[in-house]
Amino acid sequence: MSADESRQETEPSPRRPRADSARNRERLIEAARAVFAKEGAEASLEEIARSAQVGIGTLYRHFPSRLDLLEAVYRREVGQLAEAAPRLLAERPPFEALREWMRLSIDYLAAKRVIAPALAASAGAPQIYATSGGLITGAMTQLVERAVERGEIRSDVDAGDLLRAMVGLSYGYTEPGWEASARRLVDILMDGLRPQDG
Amino acid sequence: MSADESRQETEPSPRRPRADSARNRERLIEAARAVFAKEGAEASLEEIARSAQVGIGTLYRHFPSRLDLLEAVYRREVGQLAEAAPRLLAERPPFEALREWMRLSIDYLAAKRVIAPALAASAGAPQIYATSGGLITGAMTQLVERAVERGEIRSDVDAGDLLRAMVGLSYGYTEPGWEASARRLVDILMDGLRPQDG
DNA sequence: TTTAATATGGAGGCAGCCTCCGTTTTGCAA
DNA sequence: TTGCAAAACGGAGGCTGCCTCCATATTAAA
Repeated sequence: MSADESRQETEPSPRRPRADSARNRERLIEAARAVFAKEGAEASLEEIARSAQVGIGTLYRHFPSRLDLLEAVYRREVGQLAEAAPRLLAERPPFEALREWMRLSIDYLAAKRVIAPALAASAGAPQIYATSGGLITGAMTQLVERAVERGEIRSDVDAGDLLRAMVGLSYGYTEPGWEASARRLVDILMDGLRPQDG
Repeated sequence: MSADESRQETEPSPRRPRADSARNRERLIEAARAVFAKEGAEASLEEIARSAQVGIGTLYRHFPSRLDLLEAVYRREVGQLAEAAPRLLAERPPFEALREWMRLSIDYLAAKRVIAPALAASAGAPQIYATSGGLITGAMTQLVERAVERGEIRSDVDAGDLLRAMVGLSYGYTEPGWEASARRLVDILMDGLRPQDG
């Protein structure tokens, strides 16, 4: 056993991943990005495979479900959204940080009008958010907890509620007056979040 | 006007509608109600036709699009929702009437978990609501206007905003904690709707 | 080089969408 | 009643998409 070299760790991973595999994976993600952008989350997976010049079988091996592919396409950007939370918290009071983050998120979800439907279709928030390491949930939790601690918002809400609201409000994407309306709704929601006297 | 056979307007309508047509229409609506309830708004139209013991062609002739069928199934109930608005307004102050109506609507949309997805899939509220004679829009408008007149809610919202929020909040249907969450969110939204001092 | 592990890709089976059109039913006029 | 044309029926057929399976090709390592 002279050639026991680079045993990094974990179990025996004897082989380097194959080059064609990595290449096709990239092609697929790139093609998916384009096709999803054009046709929405319901786009045909076969079209994506064709457009990546790859067999449909290859697509399914790399991404067993549509959601896996969606996640691969949007993982990075969703991560950025999550990272915005601590930054906002550092810059301003928790209440304003939360408001701003909700705006950011809603704008983003609306722009990539692919994600909200996917979330919805998968029966609520879990899938993409959870699969992406609970990043979004974590961000929201951070924001809400801080604001509650400081007494800037009422304590009878949790991150889950607001996440639900966020996805819901992101939903009307295609309509014309959408953005202004969503912005008003976020403000109303935030006002409602203030500690109530009565 | 008891038996006004006169041609109100438009062209001559010489024939009585055929009996089989009416019969099949009913069968289809009934079958659709059952199948949609069981499988959701994405249910197979061919299954509905089969279950109504009617050819697929007949289904399509009566209801050219899935949305037409959905609308036929839910038209009556959506109407009832609309009728609740004036009743609530007669019973209690506008603010409470609005809150109660939103709760009713959300509960209803959640129960018939078929409608919200359909609304969403058709890119926002218009379709079913609009086609059902703008009933829902009308109801919401009535409630909001009254509350604004009385100074019970802020004046920088319109019925469209709240409708959007309503549909959005109805969206998480399948999740476990859904109902409680939606209820909290309605309360928060309502608190946010109070005239703001700042 | 050789070879075994790994990846490929598309055929094939299934299901749903929707249209088209030959057949059947039905309302109405005679 | 009967005859008939308008109206309605219904399902075959063409198309597309989903997903699986496996014979073939590629590749990392020996």
